[in-house]
Amino acid sequence: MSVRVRFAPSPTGQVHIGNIRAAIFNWLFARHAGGQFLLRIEDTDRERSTPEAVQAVLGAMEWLGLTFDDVPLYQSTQREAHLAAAARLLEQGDAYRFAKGGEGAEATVFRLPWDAERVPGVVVTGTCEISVHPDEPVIIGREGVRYAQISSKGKPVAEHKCLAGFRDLEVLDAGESVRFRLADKIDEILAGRHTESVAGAARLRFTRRSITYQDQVKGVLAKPLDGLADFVIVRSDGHPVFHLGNVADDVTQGVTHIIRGDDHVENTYRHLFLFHALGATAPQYAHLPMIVNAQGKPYSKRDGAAYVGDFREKGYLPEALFNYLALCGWSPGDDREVMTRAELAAAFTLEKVLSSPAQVDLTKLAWMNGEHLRRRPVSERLAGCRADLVAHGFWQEGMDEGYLLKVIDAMAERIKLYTDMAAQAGFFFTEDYPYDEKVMQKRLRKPGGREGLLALREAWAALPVFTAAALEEALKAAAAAHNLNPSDLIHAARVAVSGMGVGPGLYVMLEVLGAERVRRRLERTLALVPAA
RNA sequence: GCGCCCAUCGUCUAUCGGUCAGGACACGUGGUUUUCAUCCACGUAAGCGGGGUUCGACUCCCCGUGGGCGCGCCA
Repeated sequence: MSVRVRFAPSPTGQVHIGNIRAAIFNWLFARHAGGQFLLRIEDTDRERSTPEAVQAVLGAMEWLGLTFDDVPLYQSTQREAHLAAAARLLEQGDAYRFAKGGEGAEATVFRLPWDAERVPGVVVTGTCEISVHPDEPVIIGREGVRYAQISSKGKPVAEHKCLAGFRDLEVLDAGESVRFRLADKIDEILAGRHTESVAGAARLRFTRRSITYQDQVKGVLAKPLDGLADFVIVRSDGHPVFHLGNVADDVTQGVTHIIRGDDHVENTYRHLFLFHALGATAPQYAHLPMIVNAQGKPYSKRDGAAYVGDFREKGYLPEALFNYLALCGWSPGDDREVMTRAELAAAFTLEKVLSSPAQVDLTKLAWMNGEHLRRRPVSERLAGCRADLVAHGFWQEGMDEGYLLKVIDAMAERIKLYTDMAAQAGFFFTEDYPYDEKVMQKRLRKPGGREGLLALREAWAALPVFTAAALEEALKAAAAAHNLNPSDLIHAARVAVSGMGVGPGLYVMLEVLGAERVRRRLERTLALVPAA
């Protein structure tokens, strides 16, 4: 069977990187297998779903190159199908109607099957006994078993679990005598015609059954049925609930593998029963570890950029974010790190997905962005750098493209983000560049500072060609003639023409600026450095 | 509280019982540039603790510790 996976976000706000990472893993898995990657918009939460949020999802996916197959399925269009599924479950006896508190409108509740053994993955794990608080009655009815656990302080703690969790249930009192045997009343209870209340119980004895499945990332996972409760699938106001819609849509979309965050593992046990009750084969599941912050807590807005849009705004490349996120919880198994989407897809397998959480390291992301930046075609780099210069007023339409290109070439090795351009190379484009006062103090506002600049002005004014090599030769000659250290002149020149203490190699920088700009800038700086 | 999951350098990771525990980011040192940076080379740095199993354990099992997730008529 050909692979079909899906990304199923609920459009309730911005797209979190944890979510988009799940989309990336699904995309990688699908592309690796030559299968289909589907998009489903789970927009049934009328209160919180917005068209803007849908656009945010679509925009983020397009930006990252997460191409999907087929048209997106909007879950809100499936309402009738969901209700039909609920009706079917009701008819089959896999669900019942129930009003909380016994009054008002009834919700539809899915019943974990009493004959659970017919569901693949359910196993009997043996006899189990649990202590219950004698002050609270044990109530056994169609909706399950209610009892009170005993807390460490001896207080009763209410529990409500599904009937299916308690096969062969016997309620015992402190004297070991059986006060109630489920087998005696099971038919009436299942039919909702009887509810048993047992006072003064001390223990519950029953045959424990567990639901198990093979998670493609975490291995065999299991959950005792007495840890599960029946759950609502259609609210009393008639709206289908997440569990129903999610599973029903996976059936209609023919999803073969569900790859999602491991905050969903508990849902998986429920969904396994739902798939079976709906007459479908359950898909394979793979649960991804979460991404966390430096404190090991779920990564959030407070940890810096958390939404796809934040990274885009800060100037990160989609290739870099994609690459970085793919490496959070997965590795190709060799030492490769900087990879293209195609390389990632070729190398991707669920086998290599880790099961432990990964911390986001923005520093490494920035490094990776620089690596990708350097691999982009010149035309794209030009556009990216120009955009940042435009945004900061350093560049306007009609200015010299050839000059821009030379600047970018000089800066290419040192910037990690396009958005570094304005701050690091803005001085190339304005004669009104600011001076870093600390650097001025260190390099120019000192004895001999002015003399150095004068020497440079004289040496460079006479140059027939304004090239890096000629500039270097002239600077060194001037240093020797004035009995100065060349490095003093180098630093003085840098701050004079750029206002900064850091930048590209000096001679290249000067050549790019050109004779006229350099001359003007020396004059401008000279005016600020009076004779001692 | 109960259930489930997780645990290798500061961080991302390799290792699928036998390795000097490898790579990358970051950091440090040195070299190149009589240049801040880049670049290059080198270096510091790890198997949570305790028990087993085994000739041998980072790797398998158990207990502990720490962390995460779940326990809605939210998704």
